[in-house]
Amino acid sequence: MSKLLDVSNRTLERLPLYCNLLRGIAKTNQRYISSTAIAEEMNLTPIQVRKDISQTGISGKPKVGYKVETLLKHLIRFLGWNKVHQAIIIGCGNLGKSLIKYDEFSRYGFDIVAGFDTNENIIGKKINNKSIYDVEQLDKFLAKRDIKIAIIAVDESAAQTIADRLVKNNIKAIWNFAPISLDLPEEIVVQQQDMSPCIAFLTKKIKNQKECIKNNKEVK
Amino acid sequence: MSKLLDVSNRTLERLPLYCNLLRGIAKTNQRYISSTAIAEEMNLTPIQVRKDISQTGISGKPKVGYKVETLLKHLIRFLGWNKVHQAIIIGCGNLGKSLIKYDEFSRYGFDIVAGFDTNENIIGKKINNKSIYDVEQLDKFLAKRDIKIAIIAVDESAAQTIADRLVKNNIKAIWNFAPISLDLPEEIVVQQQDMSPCIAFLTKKIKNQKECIKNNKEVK
DNA sequence: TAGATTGTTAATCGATTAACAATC
DNA sequence: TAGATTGTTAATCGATTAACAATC
Repeated sequence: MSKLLDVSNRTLERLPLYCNLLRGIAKTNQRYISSTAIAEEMNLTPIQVRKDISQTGISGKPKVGYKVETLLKHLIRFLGWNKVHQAIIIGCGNLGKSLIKYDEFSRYGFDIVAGFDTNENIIGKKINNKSIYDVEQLDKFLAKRDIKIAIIAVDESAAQTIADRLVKNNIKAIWNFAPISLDLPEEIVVQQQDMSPCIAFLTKKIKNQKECIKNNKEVK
Repeated sequence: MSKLLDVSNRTLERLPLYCNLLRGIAKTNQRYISSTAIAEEMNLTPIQVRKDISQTGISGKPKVGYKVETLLKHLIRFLGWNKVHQAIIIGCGNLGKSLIKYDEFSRYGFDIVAGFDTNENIIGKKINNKSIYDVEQLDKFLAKRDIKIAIIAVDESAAQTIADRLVKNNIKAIWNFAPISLDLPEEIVVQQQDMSPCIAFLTKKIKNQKECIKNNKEVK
């Protein structure tokens, strides 16, 4: 029986970023990398890198570091990216369409197999070779397959209703792009994809810089 | 001289989410809201909500709560969203195009004024009424205007080069959609927009659930 | 062997939560 | 006035960093 390794949330956030870096390193012919080198590339401390990696249950070699290919494969397996996770997407407007078109999801063991919408102009069409169905067919579609992940890319006014319906149809994880906090049973995994915190960082920091300059001038 | 209020990073992340909620509440005719009500909607504790809000320098009324409209306006001003921040975007492919088309940025005091690309098929065209220029014209364009924010939506192989060039041209904040960690002077504000941590959460939690079920069966 | 790097245990730091006084 | 809610100070929790022993 394999032991269930688990890591802290902050570590889990960083693991994919290590993967990104390692993928790049693997392309050069460098075979080993030290925690110091990883840390430098990613603006972290070497200790944090070692701790993160050791939490996933793999060891490096003192003096040598980590074998790039082994570490990358290990992290990918740890994250579950070695298996394909089929997902559906609800809402195929501007945002939804661009997600359906995004081909790099395969890197993350992620595959959007179908889209759903209410807009008759796109129902029945294909985007990036994925069929777009009427939302009415959602329940029927899910009943036939073992799909655990859904992406919500509908308007915020429709998001909660759709989410409830997804859960009723056995969806276990939701990636929500609508700027609204969903109210769902605790066992459902929800990831909120909201751009506003990012924008807040940018605008607030810019504002601080400006005020800093202004205040200095006034002090003089 | 106005005092420069600053908040912790985690608080800064949550402030936009309060705005999202308050915008919705403001549309109903509810005039006051308590920290308890906000907390419930957002799955936070009331204490955290009060602490976050008080850090921004506004007070509620005991027994009554916060005046919805006042609080919303205050947070918007605090984040700098009452002023328009002009931004440019480099890379107008699948992702870049969808950002240029995204009209809700105005909520966040954010305005993409122009796009840049190397693809001759789109240079000179307009997307959502914004002109797309040749990257060659980037330096000239920025020299003429007071633009502080840039969005990088180019391939990861080109991201660092573009970032260096933006900084040389007086850009102070970068929103990076390329899955690579940029190496830039410390005073430049960088926000990494990476979907992989979100996907990692979903895939890892799903994997844990599956292994949990499997282990239980084996134990029996 | 000497030097470099890993991995773990303990100390520190920052953020969240609890307790409670202040106030309408 | 009594009750409800805010806002602050202190305690707790979780994550990061430091110190150092283990190892190739």
